[in-house]
Amino acid sequence: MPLSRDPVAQARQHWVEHGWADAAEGMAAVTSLMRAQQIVLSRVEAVLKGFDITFARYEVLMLLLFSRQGRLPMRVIGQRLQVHPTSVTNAVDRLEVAQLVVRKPHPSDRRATLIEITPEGRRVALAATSALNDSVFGDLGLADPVGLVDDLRELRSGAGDF
Amino acid sequence: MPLSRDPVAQARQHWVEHGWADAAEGMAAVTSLMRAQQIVLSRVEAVLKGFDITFARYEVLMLLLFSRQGRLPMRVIGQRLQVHPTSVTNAVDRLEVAQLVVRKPHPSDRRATLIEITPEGRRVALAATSALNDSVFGDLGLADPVGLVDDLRELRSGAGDF
DNA sequence: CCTAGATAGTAGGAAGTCCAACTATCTGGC
DNA sequence: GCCAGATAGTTGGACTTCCTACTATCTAGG
Repeated sequence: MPLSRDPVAQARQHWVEHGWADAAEGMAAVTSLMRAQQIVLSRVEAVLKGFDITFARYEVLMLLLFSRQGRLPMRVIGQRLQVHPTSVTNAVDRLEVAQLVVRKPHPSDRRATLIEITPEGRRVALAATSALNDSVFGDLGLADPVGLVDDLRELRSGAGDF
Repeated sequence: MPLSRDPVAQARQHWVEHGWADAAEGMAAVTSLMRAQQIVLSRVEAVLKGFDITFARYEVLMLLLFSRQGRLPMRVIGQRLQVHPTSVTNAVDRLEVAQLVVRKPHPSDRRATLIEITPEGRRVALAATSALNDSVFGDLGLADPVGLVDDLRELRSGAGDF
């Protein structure tokens, strides 16, 4: 087996040489996943920088954009995005400063806060999506993105993601 | 098309409904990748917590473990792991405090610093690997991890990862 | 030889993540 | 009705990442 320049392939070879062959494929999958995520995230962030938002904030905006009334409680945002409540607080704080969302009191539960997307928030969300569709989503460099989605769905499903 | 509980499938449906069908698969791939990475990373970090290291520091240790002489310049570590030089400084600082690595001057280039793994560092790296192989890598919940690795290699290769 | 530009590493700051702890509010069993 | 426990959100702290700027050192062209 010739020495590959692919760092993942190199790591797998090291795994086999150390007697960890049973786990080598899983390690390679995890390492590939980490590196691919890093690459894709940086491409996405580069596009979003032009709109003064991050991927975390973009996800919040899109969730609100797709909601029926343009508003959701903090809690629901955290559940949908699978992040800690404090991360939602952080993202919403910054979106609110940028006037892309506003906090509104929940009508029937005074503990809860509704986050509502503003007209400017909708404009930014749509413009950012258009840019992402053109620059990233529309051309991932994958012959078969559906196969990747299927594999990752199996992984996510097994971990209780949905 | 029935409404799925999979958030990625829901997002794809929204994409199609908004007339972004061309980019829907790419968006689904990116979103799947982000969520899957989040899931896997948290499983890995949970295991490594028992060894008082993070995934970033584990990667540094394994790179040193696999090196011929157990030491590498900072620069090389950053290149192999594809992270910013300051991230390497951060990880090495903490590994050095934990006495898992030591900084040594480069013999011929006084700008450079060699990072050398200690015997304790080797012990931790091997024990952590054993735990990860058992708890994560050996059972990812994927019928075909090789297919995932292949798809991700295509993506990484297209982005110039190797 | 010697200076201009490249390179190695670090410091400080912004942003994201999580956790633990806290306040305020809601809810269910007695 | 009321209190214990659950829930919603925020604050402060730790950690990781990146960026910009800086120092120290190397290297190559004049």
